[in-house]
Amino acid sequence: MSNDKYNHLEVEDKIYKYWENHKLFKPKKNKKKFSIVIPPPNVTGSLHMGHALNNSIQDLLTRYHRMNNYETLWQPGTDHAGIATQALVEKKLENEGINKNDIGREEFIKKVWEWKGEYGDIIINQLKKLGCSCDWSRNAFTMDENLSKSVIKVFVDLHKKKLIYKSKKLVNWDTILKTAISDLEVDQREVNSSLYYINYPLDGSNEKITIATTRPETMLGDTAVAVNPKDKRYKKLVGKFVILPIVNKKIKIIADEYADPEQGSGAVKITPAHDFNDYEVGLRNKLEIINIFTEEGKVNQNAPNEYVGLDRFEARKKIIEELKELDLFIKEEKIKNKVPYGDRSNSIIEPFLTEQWFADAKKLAVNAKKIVKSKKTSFFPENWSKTYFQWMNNIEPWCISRQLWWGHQIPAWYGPDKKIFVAYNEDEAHKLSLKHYKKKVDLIRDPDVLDTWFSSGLWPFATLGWPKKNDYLKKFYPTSVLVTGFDIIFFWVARMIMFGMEFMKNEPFKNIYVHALVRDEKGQKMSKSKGNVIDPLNLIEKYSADALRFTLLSMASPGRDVKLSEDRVKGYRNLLNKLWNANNFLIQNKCKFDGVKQEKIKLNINKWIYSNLLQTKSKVEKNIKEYRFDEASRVIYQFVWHNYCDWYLELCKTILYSNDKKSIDEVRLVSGYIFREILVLMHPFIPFVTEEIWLKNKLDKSAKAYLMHSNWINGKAKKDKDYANVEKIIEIVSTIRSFKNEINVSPGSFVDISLSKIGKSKKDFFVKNEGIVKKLGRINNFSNKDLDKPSATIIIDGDLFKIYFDQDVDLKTIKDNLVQKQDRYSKEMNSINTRLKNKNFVERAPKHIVEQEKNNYNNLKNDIDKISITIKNL
RNA sequence: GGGCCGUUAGCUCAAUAGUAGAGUACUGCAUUGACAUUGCAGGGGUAGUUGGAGCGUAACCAACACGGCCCA
Repeated sequence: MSNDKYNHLEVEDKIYKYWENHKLFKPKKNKKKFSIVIPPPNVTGSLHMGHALNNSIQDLLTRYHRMNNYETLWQPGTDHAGIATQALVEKKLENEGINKNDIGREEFIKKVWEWKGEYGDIIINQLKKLGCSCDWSRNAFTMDENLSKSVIKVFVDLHKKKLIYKSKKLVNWDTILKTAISDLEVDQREVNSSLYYINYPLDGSNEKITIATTRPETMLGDTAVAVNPKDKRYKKLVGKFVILPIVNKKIKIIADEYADPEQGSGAVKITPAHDFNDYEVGLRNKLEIINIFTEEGKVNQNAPNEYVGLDRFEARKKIIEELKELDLFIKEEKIKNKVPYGDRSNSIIEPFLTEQWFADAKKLAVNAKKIVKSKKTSFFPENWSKTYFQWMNNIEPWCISRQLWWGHQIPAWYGPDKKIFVAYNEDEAHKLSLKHYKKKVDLIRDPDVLDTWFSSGLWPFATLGWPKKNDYLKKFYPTSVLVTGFDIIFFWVARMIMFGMEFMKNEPFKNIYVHALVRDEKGQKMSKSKGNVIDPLNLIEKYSADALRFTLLSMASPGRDVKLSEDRVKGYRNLLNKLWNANNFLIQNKCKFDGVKQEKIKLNINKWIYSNLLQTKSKVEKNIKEYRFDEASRVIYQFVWHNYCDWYLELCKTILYSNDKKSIDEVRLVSGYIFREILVLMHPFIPFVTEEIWLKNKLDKSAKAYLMHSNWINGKAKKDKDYANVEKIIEIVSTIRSFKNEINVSPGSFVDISLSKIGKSKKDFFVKNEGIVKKLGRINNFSNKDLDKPSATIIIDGDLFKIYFDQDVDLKTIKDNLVQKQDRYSKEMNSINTRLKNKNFVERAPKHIVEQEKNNYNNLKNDIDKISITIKNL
């Protein structure tokens, strides 16, 4: 008698330390290799559900391969998250009364490193809570020295190949962060807004042309009005001029396809410096480009005096007022439109003309597309390759420079005449400049840093030591699989493939497993503003990391979002307890955990469970290889709980509590051994509890047999007669139980059964399995004669059994029951019959299907006949 | 506007085209010997709609409806 409960709070931290102390996460030499690089979490981040799912999957894969003769590396690390980290440290300093501009760049970066030293491991420690078995001795950071070297090398090399260049272009400008950002970091949000109709007076006439715009403030930078060349209304105006109101400047009316006759008035103002489409129109028509904003988004000196210094949105109000005064304002129409927001700052992005560094993504994409097309890199589920190709086919130049301090400073130096020297370091830049100028000159380094994703793009080979040639790189590149969410296919996956193909001439990973988003139980995206965020650490505290992992894995069905509910986690917490108590049971019954040879097993229940274990193992293995973690966990759950605990251990009890010494010994050997293999099988799913039991049972043999290095069981499942007999026992017992339930007989009561209607060979079965069937079926005696007691008849596997009760039973219930059953069977039989009568079916369906249907038909017919006899006899 | 995905039990989701399943919730019952974080049993389904191919469909094809996501 024990009230023993599994308490994860006492176990998980202790077990993790045990793994770390024994250095079990380091790759162990072996022929086959398996490697994963972690999608580096943002160093400022903390563990959310997406991480939990992502890393549960990676840990499952890592542990599975580590246990099965692969030299296995799970390469961990974090990225430096340029914008997020800089913003965070800036804010922290501000709270201390320090402005970053006062202390200067160098000092500021020092402060960031200090911050990183203090808080940068938070997310790493959270990953440890989850049980991640990364090789932490190799923990990497994108700002580390060796990774920085890789970044510089890649930049210099790509620049040499003209795949990186500097150019003045319209970019997405964040006016809060005061930096350019890539188009991927821009979020187009649909908002309520207004379309303003404004008249521009024609030059030298009383006529006016009406334009419509959502951003009237940009008119200060207008350099044309465009109409569609096919638009008859405006044909005669093309080539004429309008007087730009407020600015009082002459601008031309041009014809350009961009103007849509259906939209607004059909005429649009063109502001090349502040709209991507207008910029194109400007280039096509050689228009002047006038920037009217500062980098903070305030009106600059290019505008009339009274507007200078106004914020973009104040300027809008003032413009509208002034236009109204001038009687040029026509109307405001409420519309919905998409407005670009910066995903970090949440501010409205301003198209802004600046000089930036760009990577020629189009050229880099060529090989990156090929490798996926050739299936040397494959997506799971395959469908995601479509998303990948769609983006790759429409790829734009990638703006890689950021106006920040925290990050990899661009290795470019400028001479006095702005001549650019890209070099590995300052010395080399000087050498280059000496060659160019033929004398020593002062050089100024480009102050900008690179996009964080630029360094993350090198992750799969830079973390393995590239550009130095070394063992790890040779062994583990290309990596086996990348596990990631679909939301960063563009940001990260695509870029790793581009860089991998360019610098390693080889794909960075063979497979890409794309998992879903974790949502709340109503299917809503978790977000702080909605307040529906479930904190994984909370669930770990409450239910254990094992339970959380198992839940996430079991819900990771391909192509579906994970809708997480706490009840599921609770349910899988119960599984841990089940395992725990099964172990208690085994120990109380002196079961042994050593190996057993399948051939030596004599008892049918032992053969049965052994075969079931082998079947389970192959199914789980197959599902893991196909990235079907949901199926894998379902199969394991079913086996452990229902086959092993519910049936097998119950069957074992009939022997353990008997006097049959020989059988007891075998049950002790097999039950313990199977359990041991269950621990091995489940370890990648629920590492903590399995390890705890392993150690508690001293299965590590003083650390010579680590669970983490135990191979999964091998062998072929045998389904012989003994196996079938156990299945039959289960069927008989289940049928008796449900029958009692149907006719309202207490399930605890004992019955007698007459075997008088059963053939000889089948009687042998009962003789052989008498003990088990009697005990689990709650049967007093088998008899060969009819007894003088209340009775009822059941049919199992085509045989009639008469059951005798000590209490009176309700004949009517029994009869109704049988009639109902007869009805159901008849219907089924009829539907099979129509199928069998259909010539097309018999001729065209596969033979075994037809056979199967014939069999079903005969069985049903037999059962119905027997039921009829029974009803008659009642 | 282009693309992708989804619609199966109250809920969350599975299932090579061959008698629709699981977990959970619900109902009834049980319990001295691993476990109430338990056991046994039960009810619950016109598979979004319509059409088509096929011996046969929840699954294939088409259209529509509804929901979600990505890109412009």
